[in-house]
Amino acid sequence: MENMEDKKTILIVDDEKPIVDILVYNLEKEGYNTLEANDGITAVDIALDRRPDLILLDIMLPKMDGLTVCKKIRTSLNVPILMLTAKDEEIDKILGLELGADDYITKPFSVRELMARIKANLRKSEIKENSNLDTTEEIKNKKITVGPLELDLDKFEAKVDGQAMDLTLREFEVLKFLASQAGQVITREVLLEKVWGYEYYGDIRTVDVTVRRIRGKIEKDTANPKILITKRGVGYYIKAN
Amino acid sequence: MENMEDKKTILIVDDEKPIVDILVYNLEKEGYNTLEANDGITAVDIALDRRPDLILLDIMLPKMDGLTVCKKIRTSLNVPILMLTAKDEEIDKILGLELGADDYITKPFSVRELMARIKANLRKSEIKENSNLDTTEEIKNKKITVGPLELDLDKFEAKVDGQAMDLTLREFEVLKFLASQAGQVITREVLLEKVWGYEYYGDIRTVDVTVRRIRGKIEKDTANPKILITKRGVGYYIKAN
DNA sequence: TATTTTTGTAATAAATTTGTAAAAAAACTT
DNA sequence: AAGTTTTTTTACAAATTTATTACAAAAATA
Repeated sequence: MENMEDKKTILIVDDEKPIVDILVYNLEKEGYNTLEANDGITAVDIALDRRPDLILLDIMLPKMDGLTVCKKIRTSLNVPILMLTAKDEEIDKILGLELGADDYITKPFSVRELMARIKANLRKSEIKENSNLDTTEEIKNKKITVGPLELDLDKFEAKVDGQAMDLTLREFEVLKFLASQAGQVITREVLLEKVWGYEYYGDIRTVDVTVRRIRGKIEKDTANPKILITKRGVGYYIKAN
Repeated sequence: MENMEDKKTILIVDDEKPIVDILVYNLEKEGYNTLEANDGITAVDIALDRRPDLILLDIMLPKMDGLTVCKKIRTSLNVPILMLTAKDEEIDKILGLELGADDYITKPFSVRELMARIKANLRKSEIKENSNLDTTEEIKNKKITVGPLELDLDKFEAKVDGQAMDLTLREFEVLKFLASQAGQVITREVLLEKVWGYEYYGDIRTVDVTVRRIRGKIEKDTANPKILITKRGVGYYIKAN
């Protein structure tokens, strides 16, 4: 349906085929997409080209070692990198240079632990992206007010004439997007792209239904909307006061 | 609000340029200010002059070794010092010399691990400062009150409508974090990071279960919570009155 | 060390949200 | 006015998210 839970993509960089296979098998079982690279140069190429959500990177690699790969990727991408190091002895060899990685795990590792680490690292990078949810920022208490409509972006709450309405997340986001450019007519296409996301390929009428649901909550008379208005043949807009 | 978000400043003392670069990159990404020193003497100068909130100190340094730097700084500053050591053997030196480093970490280390240590040490020094204040001043008996909910942060006790509830530590901390920003929806990710900690690898649904347990204690009807509310698709929040 | 308590995990049930399709209504066109 | 297009409305099914429960592991306490 919707929220394709846009499957996260993980790039596996390792030259040992059996290990890659195990990783691919387990990651896909967990619902991730996977990409593979068998040497360092390919790894950098794929990383830059495909922009994976996380990279599993072995240190010992042909053509370009993992540390260099790590640094190269780091200069242009902010993706979490999880280093795979072979044995404790090898760590000493590489001594001190391993820093660019977000996390590392030594071989042999349990699949279970690796999955846990991957999840944790993905979570972390998500938090950073959605920094409007991150309470460490002091961007708190953001509000959008248009006429009788007031959106509290922290509480995900909408008020009409001071009265709080209980909107779902999807409804709230549509309303927020419209309200952020009140007065401006927004096409369904744009709404789909901005709220539902780029890779959404559902019916465009979905927007209508969502608008209907929002109206049912914020308008006194849904047949005569005063806040969220239809511009026939174009789209919808919030009436600026 | 307590989260003044005055950025913490971290002094990095290391003579290996690439390592410093990676550290700077990652620390700033995490929202810290950074200062750099490439040798021991400069390190002491900068430390005394700029008063950083934490110092990352490599042991092997030109001009004045890390151990001496540490002692020098310690004589006049109470800043947390996190030592970076190359090999395991050197740890003995640090511990043996008892020169007042707060923590040490051996190379190679993951960014994740380093950040966790830095955060932990900053927290500790903050607690120390606060508890100083608390005993010298009379600011004790800190409380958070939101509607019918009252949290006594000294006693780790929660009251609902005046009646004391017996919460476990974990439960209390979740409730405290939520209550400290009542009305604001907090994601599970943020809760995991703030309450469980930076290096926690567990399942995100753990939050749900903990919330369930809290509800079982503070809500009259867990199926219709009035205090700790779910914002579906986002997270949880404490209803501000 | 034994016992109790807390905490995390996993599996299942329940609740809610969301998308789709189809029919009805409204707004334009000719 | 009849036909066409677009939007609104409704109902339903599917998908997703959350709640609940039981159990096991870990931690704290006696």
